[in-house]
Amino acid sequence: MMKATRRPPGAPARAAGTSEAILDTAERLVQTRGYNGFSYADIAAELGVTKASLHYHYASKAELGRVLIERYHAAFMAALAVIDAEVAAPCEKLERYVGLYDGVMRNDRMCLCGMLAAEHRTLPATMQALLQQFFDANEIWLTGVLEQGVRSGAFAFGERPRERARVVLGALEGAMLVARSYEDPRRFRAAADYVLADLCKRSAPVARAGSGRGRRARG
Amino acid sequence: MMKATRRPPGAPARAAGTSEAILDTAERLVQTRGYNGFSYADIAAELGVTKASLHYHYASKAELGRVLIERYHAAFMAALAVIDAEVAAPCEKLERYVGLYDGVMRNDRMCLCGMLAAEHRTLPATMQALLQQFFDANEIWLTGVLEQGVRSGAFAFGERPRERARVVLGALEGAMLVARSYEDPRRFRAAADYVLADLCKRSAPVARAGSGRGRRARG
DNA sequence: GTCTATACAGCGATAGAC
DNA sequence: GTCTATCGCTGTATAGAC
Repeated sequence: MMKATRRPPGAPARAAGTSEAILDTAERLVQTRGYNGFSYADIAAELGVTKASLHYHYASKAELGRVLIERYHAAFMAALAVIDAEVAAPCEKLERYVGLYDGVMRNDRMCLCGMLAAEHRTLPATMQALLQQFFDANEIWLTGVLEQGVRSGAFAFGERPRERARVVLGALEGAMLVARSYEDPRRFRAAADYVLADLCKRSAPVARAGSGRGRRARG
Repeated sequence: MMKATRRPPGAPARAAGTSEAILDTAERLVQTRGYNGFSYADIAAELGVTKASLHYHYASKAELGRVLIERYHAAFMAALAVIDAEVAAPCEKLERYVGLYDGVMRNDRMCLCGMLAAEHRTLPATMQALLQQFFDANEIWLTGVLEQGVRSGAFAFGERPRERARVVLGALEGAMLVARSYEDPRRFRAAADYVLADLCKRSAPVARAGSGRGRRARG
């Protein structure tokens, strides 16, 4: 955020920025093992650097955690903006939204903020606040889509879209949570499809669960 | 499990068994902070004993964790048996089922197995297996209630009760997960009521959310 | 069954050379 | 920006006295 890190020609040439590589590794570790389930030593070992180097980029673990949530939140908002730009139908927007989480699952991970929510009590105050902001943003976007769907008559439910948005968000996070215990991403997809079908009027948008591939994995 | 611990008259007289007291404390710590978020030192400090004493009762943390899940699972099954014995209507059974989780939330905790599910990758193999068994048992019970409700015409949905059971379980676990980030048990209750109302034909069984108390907290 | 004492690995973090 | 070296603390676990 403060320096450009224009690397000199003869330098070690770490793949386009150590700071980002640290974030990438740390993000995966949090999503798979939790904030209390990984250490600086884990990141250092994987990247082939020392713990001291990590502290140069992120002075404390709390700082690293803060940046992780901020980046994840920003990336998620960007993905939602893409959805809003590319599709107009509420049901299709929701399918794309579910697709984001499905990509995370297929990548053998859990939602970063869902994972951190479990550890909420043990987190630094800054991270706790950012966690709420992520869920708030999701809730707001979902509520907007649901309201749009109610107006256009695309959805089979009538009242309290904000409550419904919270239920949908919780259902998706919970489906990821439970699916992890079975190490089976299809379990998430099946539950997510049921939630979608239950919301939209048409019988069932998909029958992916149990059948086959569907779409490719993502970061 | 092996000895009766008949305490002699002049003994320190720890409240009806140190082993159980350890489990009680450990259970609360796991439900609030996670398996990786507490230590033997935390339990020892709270109970006023030493860490060495804890290791006498539970040789390793993995062993302690195993017993915790087994006890929690057994207690949950017992609660479900009470529900089956006391009420017959499927909708009422589901309300009672939700009431179990609501009691956990009001007690400032998260479902033990929901919490452990997040940390799944970092757990000993034995605990991982027991975790699946807990969710399987919940799924089976819920599926039975849903099938009963479909036959009696109490439920507004028609097909795939097992899938629906998974969705309901996930929705409840996820609602707890997200609600913790807001430190607000009412958030769980509101979502749970929406799930119930969405399932049962009658308009809305409750309007607790946002209004007031409702029922008393539980262990 | 509980204690004191301790082993030993791991943790987050820092100092200072290069 | 990365390294070596190390600090202080906490983690799980054990030995042996009482």
